[in-house]
Amino acid sequence: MLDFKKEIAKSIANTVELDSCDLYSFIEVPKDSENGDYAFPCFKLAKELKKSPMIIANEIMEKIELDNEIVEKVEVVSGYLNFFINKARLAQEIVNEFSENDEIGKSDIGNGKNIVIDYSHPNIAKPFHIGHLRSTVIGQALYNIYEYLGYNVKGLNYLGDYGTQFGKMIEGYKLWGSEYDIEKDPINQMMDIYVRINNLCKEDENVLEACRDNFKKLEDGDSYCVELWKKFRELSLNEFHKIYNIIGGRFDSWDGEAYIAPKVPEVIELLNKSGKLKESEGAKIIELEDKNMPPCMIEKTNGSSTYAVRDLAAILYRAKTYDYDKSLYITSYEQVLHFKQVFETAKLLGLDEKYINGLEHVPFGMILLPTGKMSTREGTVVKLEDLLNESIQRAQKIIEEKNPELENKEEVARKVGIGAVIFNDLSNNRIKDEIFDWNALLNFQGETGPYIQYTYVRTKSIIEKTGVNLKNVFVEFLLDNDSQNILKLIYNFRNILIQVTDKNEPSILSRYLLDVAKAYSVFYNSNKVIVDDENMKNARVFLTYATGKILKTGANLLGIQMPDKM
RNA sequence: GCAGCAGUAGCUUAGCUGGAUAGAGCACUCGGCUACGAACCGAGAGGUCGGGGAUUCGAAUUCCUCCUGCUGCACCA
Repeated sequence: MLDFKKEIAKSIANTVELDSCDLYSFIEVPKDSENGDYAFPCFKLAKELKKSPMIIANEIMEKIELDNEIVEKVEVVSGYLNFFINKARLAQEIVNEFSENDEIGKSDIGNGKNIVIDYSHPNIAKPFHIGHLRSTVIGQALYNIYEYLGYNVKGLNYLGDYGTQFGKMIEGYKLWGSEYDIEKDPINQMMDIYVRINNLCKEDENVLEACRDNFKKLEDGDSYCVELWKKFRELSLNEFHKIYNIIGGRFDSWDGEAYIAPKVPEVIELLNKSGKLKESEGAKIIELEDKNMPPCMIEKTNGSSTYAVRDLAAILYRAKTYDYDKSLYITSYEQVLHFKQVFETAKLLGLDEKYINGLEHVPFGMILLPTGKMSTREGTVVKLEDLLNESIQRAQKIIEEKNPELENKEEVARKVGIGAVIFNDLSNNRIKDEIFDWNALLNFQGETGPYIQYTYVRTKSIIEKTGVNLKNVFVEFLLDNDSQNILKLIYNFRNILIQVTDKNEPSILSRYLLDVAKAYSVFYNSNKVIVDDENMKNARVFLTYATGKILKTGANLLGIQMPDKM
């Protein structure tokens, strides 16, 4: 598509002695469309040219030559040059785009670069609760969007299937296993054991020591421990698959910490070679004092591995296996220091610089209960399955009220209910904490997933009546404000996707989809699409079609399914 | 104590590498379905952008400082 901003930058460059690339970055989009579609603030040149912004603006205004087909008007307003693009041209660009490409906004800008995304990573033997939702949903959205932009993406589910917690589980099972029927209700039974053993550990230091011992035995391949661990893992995975079938989650690898653990000795050897590995209080550490960080612990006093060293081993493994250009870790911000330490220590592994520079932690805020933090150990978690079921039920109720004749009610309720939950989690800046509130979460009005789905359904039902004819779109019927607002947004779609990957921030896309839905709803409310004038109708049907396409493509990229009716 | 992140309307929040009158949604008040779907649209009310300094033509945005909250800081992951 034509880059209007670039054309404007070029025209300005011809009037002043400046590079058009610099000028390009100065051009902005005014908040108020009264001030044009693009604006150039001349203040930026005042110092360099030693003239007042007003004079510069007038001088540029006098000299500038613009293709009327691209920019139809320029105005000087208090030091700004305001550019009004040719409305018909904008519409035509979009018509062409939609008639040439079916997958709108798709590109190969990623150039086949390898991206690995480590996300979701639930812990075995613990319930999949609403705290795991964000990592899963953010990771999945990024996966989809990177892929859409031509990157070669791998989703890694780095399962928490290792560590002292399993020593605890094993100890708990040893003590009370006969009281439980794990196969029957795996997650709840395992959680029960976990809570119980943790309480015992708090009371009795010897039990905690026994748990640590169990983990050491597990690492050393003790058959009893390994068998038990395998059982916990398998039962948990079955549960997780159920959840992923509902909310999505694309994984190319399920290699968890246990898979990585055997590769730890290689890391220790490399760190030894670097000469930086030190003994401290019986444990092995890397000092990071010069980086203003506490030390990175590599090996515990009893010789077992740490989370950090396993992450280092994973880096080594992923560099070799995936040859990544970028490696993203989607976790809560509780782990920022951990990853800073690990990434710093990774420099000692002798890897190519590319692999070090590609490491990036993508932190997000936590979901808190009104009473504070959720804790599996305390048993104060809201299980994701419960939340989803509640949401689906709520959707079902609303369908009964509003559209009782609807076919496939269950399927639609699933899409709407789950869409609401996913969208809610992706609609705000990821770093913000979220206080869990059933009512806020299950609200289906306003800035929500169902609003986007509803708007899509409206476009869909018009298209169903009229069909689309992409060949005969007369853009002169799309010059009004309501239509232009939509077209400008659609024009931005590709740019929005790029912004998402620049910042690893899916909410940019969520917010954008709200804008699109809103713009279309405004149009819809004051304009009839199906009118007698055949040409006007075709043009408006096109606008409707294009809006629907953007909404569906965008929502799908976020991992949200769209119903055709609701 | 040290470090990081956050503080925008009653609540939830947007605001791109500084730009023109700080945008939304929820809730509240009022208005709009004999027009293609009212899960919608419009209007109203609601703001010392945590406080104070600094930088400059110009700051919610950058810097400093203080306040508040959250998180992390060695054998959890």
